[in-house]
Amino acid sequence: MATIRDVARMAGVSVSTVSLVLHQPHRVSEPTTARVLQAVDALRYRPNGAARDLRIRKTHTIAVFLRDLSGPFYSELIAAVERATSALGLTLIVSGRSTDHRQGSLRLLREGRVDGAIVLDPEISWAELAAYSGPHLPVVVLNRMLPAPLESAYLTAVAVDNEGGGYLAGRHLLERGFVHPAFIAGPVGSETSQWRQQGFFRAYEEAGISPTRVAVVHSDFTEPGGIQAMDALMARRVAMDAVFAANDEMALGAMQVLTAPKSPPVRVAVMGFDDIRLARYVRPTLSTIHQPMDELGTLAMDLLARAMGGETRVPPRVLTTTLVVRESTTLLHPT
Amino acid sequence: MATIRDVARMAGVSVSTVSLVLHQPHRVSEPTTARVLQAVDALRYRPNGAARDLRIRKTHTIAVFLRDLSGPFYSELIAAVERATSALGLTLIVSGRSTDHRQGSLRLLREGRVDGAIVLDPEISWAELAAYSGPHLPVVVLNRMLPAPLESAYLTAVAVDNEGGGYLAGRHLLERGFVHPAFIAGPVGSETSQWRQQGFFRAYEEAGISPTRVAVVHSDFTEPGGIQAMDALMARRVAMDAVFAANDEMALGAMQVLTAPKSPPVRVAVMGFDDIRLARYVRPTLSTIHQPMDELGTLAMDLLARAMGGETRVPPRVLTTTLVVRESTTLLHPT
DNA sequence: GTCTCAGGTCGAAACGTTTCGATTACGATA
DNA sequence: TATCGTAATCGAAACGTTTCGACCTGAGAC
Repeated sequence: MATIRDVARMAGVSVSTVSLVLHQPHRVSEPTTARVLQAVDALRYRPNGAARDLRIRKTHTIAVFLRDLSGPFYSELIAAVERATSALGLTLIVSGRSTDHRQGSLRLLREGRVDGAIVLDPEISWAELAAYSGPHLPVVVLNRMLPAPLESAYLTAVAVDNEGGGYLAGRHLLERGFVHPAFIAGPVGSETSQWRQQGFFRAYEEAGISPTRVAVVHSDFTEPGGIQAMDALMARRVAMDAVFAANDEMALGAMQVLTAPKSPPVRVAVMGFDDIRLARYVRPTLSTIHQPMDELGTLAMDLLARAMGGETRVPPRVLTTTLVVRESTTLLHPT
Repeated sequence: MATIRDVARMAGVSVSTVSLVLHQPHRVSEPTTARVLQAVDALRYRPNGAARDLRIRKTHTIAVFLRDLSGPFYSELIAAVERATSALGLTLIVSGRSTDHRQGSLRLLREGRVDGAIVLDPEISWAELAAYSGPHLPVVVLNRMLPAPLESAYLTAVAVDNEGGGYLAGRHLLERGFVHPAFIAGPVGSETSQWRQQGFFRAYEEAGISPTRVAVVHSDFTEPGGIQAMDALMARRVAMDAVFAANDEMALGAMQVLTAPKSPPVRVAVMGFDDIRLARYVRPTLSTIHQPMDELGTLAMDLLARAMGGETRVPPRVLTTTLVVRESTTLLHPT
């Protein structure tokens, strides 16, 4: 690989002149510029990125941390982030964490390989994030609400109003006359799931129905998990006329067991959360709470860009959800 | 940020010793090691990635180039690549190409920011790839067949047997008695689509049915595109009893117009290609040709790793597809 | 008592840029 | 003619590592 020095030698100028030609063309005379450019061409010179990063102390790269790239929710979100990133001319590193776990993935932050990060992995703690973020390394957390008294000025968040979304779901089921709901929650510690549950319960409480009478079963946000959870509810012979799942994937699973030919002919409404693309295709189509994924991704990148531009204490943002009524809470599994 | 020099000063040793402690611990005495480690800890020292890359001339990073991260096919594929990558402890840069177009995306290769690349973008030409790949920068092309006489020793490919898949689709439709198929192709230049078409036609030719009698309409591999294509076929009043689309997304679109309430009650079988997740959920469920996406992704990363390890002329690989029969070629749209 | 040798440590060069301040040449100004 | 300003170019330092060869020290071999 040709270096800038080779170019300089070939063009008969100093290294600094070559660099000037490349970055501040107006500062060097016409003929010299021509000679240099010609040499660049002849030698196929390409500036070395690492060297520049080292000198400049900027990478123009951001990282996205996620648990797993698969799953429609995350993949739709990350697609939006990718679009925003490349629109800004930045490079995007995606880091799952199959093997490495903690150590390995935040390495990118530690080694200063990125100028900023977007965090989608729900298992990376706020403490860790606060520790790693800093004046030259802002972080925005996507899909989680920033705990109010968080001290770092370089950490912010964008999320959806999960509590409000849960409430919307509850109201809708109530309006349709479903008074014995069950709730399929996410993993026990999941903030997201807890907020959705809280909003959901609030709706029922307002209607005079005690949440303590709502059956709750925990699962893992996946479709097979939803199947298991629904099976468990059935096995417990819970009396219910509707089930609200903390995300669409689990709702899909639940619906599968409800519409399975062998299952008893109960009529149970199903409601999800996220509005992934699948929700429109499955039969019956799935009523759900819509998250503006595109906007979430774009906004996250937007906040990050501002923080990277030096702005400090960028305020977190909360987007609102909307109710999407489809067949699963209307027609009751017409198969 | 603390540098290695700060650590050295604090521990009262030379810079080189610190580096030794970090990388070849056995070469330095017990007590010194302890002092150094303690300083590392106290100063929160983290080695700077760019500096190391510069010195070492390795980045442990690979790039994936794609047209667009959205779309289930690519996102499933890239999820597999991501898993394989992080299992190997490498970092993954994904680069779509919204704005930059050519110039911008291959920048990663030019600037030596990656040690290897996987190319998913069908619009990057072989010539370009051959030009950029090299002894220290192997490239594997995913989802395209390597043209036989390609000269670069650092370029290889993994793809699925598209011709064979198309043939499978044709055979299946024939066995079911569909003798008037139409074909919804990809964009005019698409290699992939051409292979699938060729295999499909071969099956019909073998059965004594001339492909010239098969209606072909081009589209763009998207669902809306499929809708348009199907509309066009209907408008042309093509006599057909089956339609084979070059990918599942377009098949989904086609099926939508066929099952639309307002459409005339024709009975047309639909067959896709890819076996994306949606194919199992849509009603009627979509018969299709299965691509082993997971294996494709893993294998691509595998070949790349071998090439990065110095192996030259890694032979390209072709995986086989399998037929997946579902409702769309069996029951004919029972609403 | 000298010679070897190995273990432990160090200094300095190198990786390829960017950028700051200095130097030169030369026409314009007083 | 002496002075100044400006445009063009350059040299050298700095970014933070890794690594090679050299150096020192003390212990064991003869």
